[in-house]
Amino acid sequence: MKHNDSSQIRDLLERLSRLHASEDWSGDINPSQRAALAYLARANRFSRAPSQVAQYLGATRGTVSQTLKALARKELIEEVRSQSDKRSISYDVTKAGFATLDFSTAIDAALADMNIGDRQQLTKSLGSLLTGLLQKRGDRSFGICSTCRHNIKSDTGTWCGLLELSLTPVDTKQICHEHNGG
Amino acid sequence: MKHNDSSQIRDLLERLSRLHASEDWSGDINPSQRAALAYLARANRFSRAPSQVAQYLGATRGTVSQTLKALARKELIEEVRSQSDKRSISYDVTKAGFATLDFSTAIDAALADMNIGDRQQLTKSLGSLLTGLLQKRGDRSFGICSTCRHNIKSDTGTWCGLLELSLTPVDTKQICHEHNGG
DNA sequence: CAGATATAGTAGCGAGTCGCTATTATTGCA
DNA sequence: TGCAATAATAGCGACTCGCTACTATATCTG
Repeated sequence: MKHNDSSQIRDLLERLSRLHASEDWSGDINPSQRAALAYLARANRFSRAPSQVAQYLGATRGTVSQTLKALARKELIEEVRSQSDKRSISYDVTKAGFATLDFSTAIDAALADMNIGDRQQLTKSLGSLLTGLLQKRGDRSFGICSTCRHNIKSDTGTWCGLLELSLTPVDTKQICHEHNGG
Repeated sequence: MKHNDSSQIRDLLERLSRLHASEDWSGDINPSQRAALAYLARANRFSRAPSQVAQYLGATRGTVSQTLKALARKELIEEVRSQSDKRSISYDVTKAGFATLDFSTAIDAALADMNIGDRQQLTKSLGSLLTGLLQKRGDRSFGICSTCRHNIKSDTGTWCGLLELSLTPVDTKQICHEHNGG
């Protein structure tokens, strides 16, 4: 019973991401740095601290701390210290950082060649696999703010019932570490 | 047009493989070493040289050379020097090497929870994405020997029309670097 | 309110990845 | 026979990665 669907899927994922990673060195950064940068670019202002990046990427805080320092040295992100909690740091992506993310690899070209239906089907399958994986690991979902059970829309705007503060339209379209799909 | 299906699929692949990699350190080896070891365990006797591992993984020969030396130090694989071409080396996976590959992670558990149809669908989609990617990159397919256009079955056995030698039943079930699907 | 405990971030270690540029053996071609 | 291609490797510099401290806050609880 050596090569069933499960191990084949694992192998395919492994191989795809290795081939992708080998093309992912453009713009003076390595694949790990790019992954962290890409997360920061999509995360809302409550979710851009080292611990949260670490959780999202499944790495340790120590490793991520180093990676973020490297990105800051390259001026692709910048430190923002918090007033309220003097221990915590948040990182904002700079203009140069966003620019670095704007490129495409052979995998994008291959995806462009797939028909729309297959692509949507694949998005759905990978999404549900990820959800299952996160559940098994007991990890947070890191979903989009507007789809969260704590997100309350009213006439006067949008409110986060967990953090107890009002949300901007930008916030609600981004990834939140407190996201709970319910 | 920032977050369409394509970039979402790329993100999902990235995140799944990072989360998987973080669990992939069991048995005293790291994810890269495991990937090389897993390839060697599935490749036929004509396809176990450093150059071929490098092509399969999309890494450079230098990197792979180091990785294989590390695996050899740990006695999970062993060097086999070729008589015919004194430059080339091949690696065989040892018993301990095969044993190291025999474990499962949260992603296997998540896959086990999917229904069979979805799993087969996912296998198919990922397979065709990989095929497209390899084509874009101009890489070899590394398919199973028996599905190759050079594979010739006759009463007396199986023959490789490219390498011009006879194939054992084991050979034909393994990955070949000369594979050509036609 | 004063500990005790938890949390956020980091330094430093050791092993190893990774792209890169040589360098050393062959091998095969012209 | 010479010379370009090929196989493998060495060594470099930047970095990842899990790990174990360690510091500076925050929060909880008696």
